Amino acid sequence: MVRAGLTTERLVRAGAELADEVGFDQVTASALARRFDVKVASLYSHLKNSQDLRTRIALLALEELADRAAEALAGRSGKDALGAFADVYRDYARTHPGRYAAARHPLDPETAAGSAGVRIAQLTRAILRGYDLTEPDQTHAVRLLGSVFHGYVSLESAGGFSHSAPDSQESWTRILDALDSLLRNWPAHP
Amino acid sequence: MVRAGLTTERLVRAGAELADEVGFDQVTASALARRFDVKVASLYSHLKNSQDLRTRIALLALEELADRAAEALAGRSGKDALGAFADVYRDYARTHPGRYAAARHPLDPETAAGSAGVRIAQLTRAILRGYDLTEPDQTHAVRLLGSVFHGYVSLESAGGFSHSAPDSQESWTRILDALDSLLRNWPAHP
DNA sequence: GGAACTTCCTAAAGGCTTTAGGCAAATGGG
DNA sequence: CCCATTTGCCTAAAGCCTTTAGGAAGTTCC
Repeated sequence: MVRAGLTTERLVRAGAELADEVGFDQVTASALARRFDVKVASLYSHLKNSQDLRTRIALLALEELADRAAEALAGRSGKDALGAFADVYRDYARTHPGRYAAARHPLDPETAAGSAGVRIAQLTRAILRGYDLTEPDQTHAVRLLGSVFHGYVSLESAGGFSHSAPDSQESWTRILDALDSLLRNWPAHP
Repeated sequence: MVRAGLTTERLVRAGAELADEVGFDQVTASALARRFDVKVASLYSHLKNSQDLRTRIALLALEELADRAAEALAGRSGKDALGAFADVYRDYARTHPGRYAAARHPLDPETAAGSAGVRIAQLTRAILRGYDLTEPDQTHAVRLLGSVFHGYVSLESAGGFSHSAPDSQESWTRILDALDSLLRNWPAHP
C-alpha cells in the first residue's frame, strides 16, 4: 500500500483550490478524497469533520488576504493606500472566488478573534491614518470601508453589475474617489 | 389517507420560515417534508428539486423586501428616504436572517431579471432623486448604496460589529449621515 | 357512478458524513 | 537489524439527504 502523504495542511490547501474551482459550498470531504485518490474515511484522521475543513479553508483565505493587503499598503498612504487595499480585495475575490467566499464564512467568536481577520481590520484602520479622523468616527469609517469593499465585491461576483452600463471598473474607481472625498470631509456629528 | 394540502406556495412560505429558524442553507426538502408530516417524495410534485425550492424562497424574500422598501419610501425624500430604506434593509435582515440570506442567493440572469431585485434597484435609484446627481454618477451611487447596505448588514449579521464599541446602531446612524453628506457633495470627475 | 386527474405513498438507488475497528507502512530503541 | 510502537489508510456500516419510478387513494366533473 503506497501512502498518499495526507496532512491537514495539504488537505486544506487542496480544499481551497477545490473551492475556487467548484465553489466554496461544493467543497466536500468526498470530493477532496477523490482528489487525493483516497477513501473518504482517511481524511478524518487529519480533519475533525467537514465543518472543520471549511473553517480551516476560511482561515487560510483570511491569512492570504491579510498578507496581500499588508504588502499593498506598505509605503502607501491616503488615497493611494485606500485604492491599493480596495484593489487587493477585489482582485482576490475575482481570482479566487471560492477562497473569497470562504473568507466570508461565519466563524465562531473565539476562532474569529484568533484569525487574520483581526489583522485585516487593523490594516483597514491603518488606511485611515492618512485622514483626519478621531474616535469614534474612525471606527465608523472602518466599518463603512469594510461594508463597501465586502458589499461591492460580493454584489459584483454575484453578477449584480454585469450586463449594464457603466462597467463595473468605472464604478469601482468612482466609488473609491467618493470614499476618499468622504473621508477627507467626514461630517461632524449633527 | 388525509391529504396535507401541499401547494408550491405553502411549501415556499414554510421554507422561508424554516430558513429564519435554522438558516437558509439548512433548508432541505427533508426538513420541509417533516414539517408537513409528509414523505419527502411528495414534495417533488410541487417543486422541481431542492435548488428550485431555494430559488423560490429567494424570490419570495426579494418580493417582501421590495414591498417593505416601497412602503417605507412613500412620501419621503432626501436623507429621510435614505434612512428609511436603509432601516428596512437592516430590520429585514435582523428579523428574518434566513430570508435575508435567501435574498442574497445567486440567481441566474433571467431569473434575476424577472425578480423583485429589479424593483429594489429602481427604489434605490428613486432615493437619489432627492440628490443632485446625473448619470453616470447616479449609477455609481446606486451601486455604492447597494454595497454599503448589503455589506454592512451582512457583516453585522456575521457578528462583525458585536462585542466592540461603539455599538452597531451608532455606527449605522453615523454611516447614514456620512452617505447623505457624500451624496450632497459628490466629487466631480477629477 | 365512473373517468380522469391530482395528491400522496412505497420502493429504490446514489451521494455525503461520520464512527469503529483492522492491517500495513514508517519509525526508532535495543 | 529486528521488533514494538505509532501512524496512515483501509473496509464496513449506519444515518441522512436527493431524486426518480410507479402505484393507490382522494377529488372533480360529466
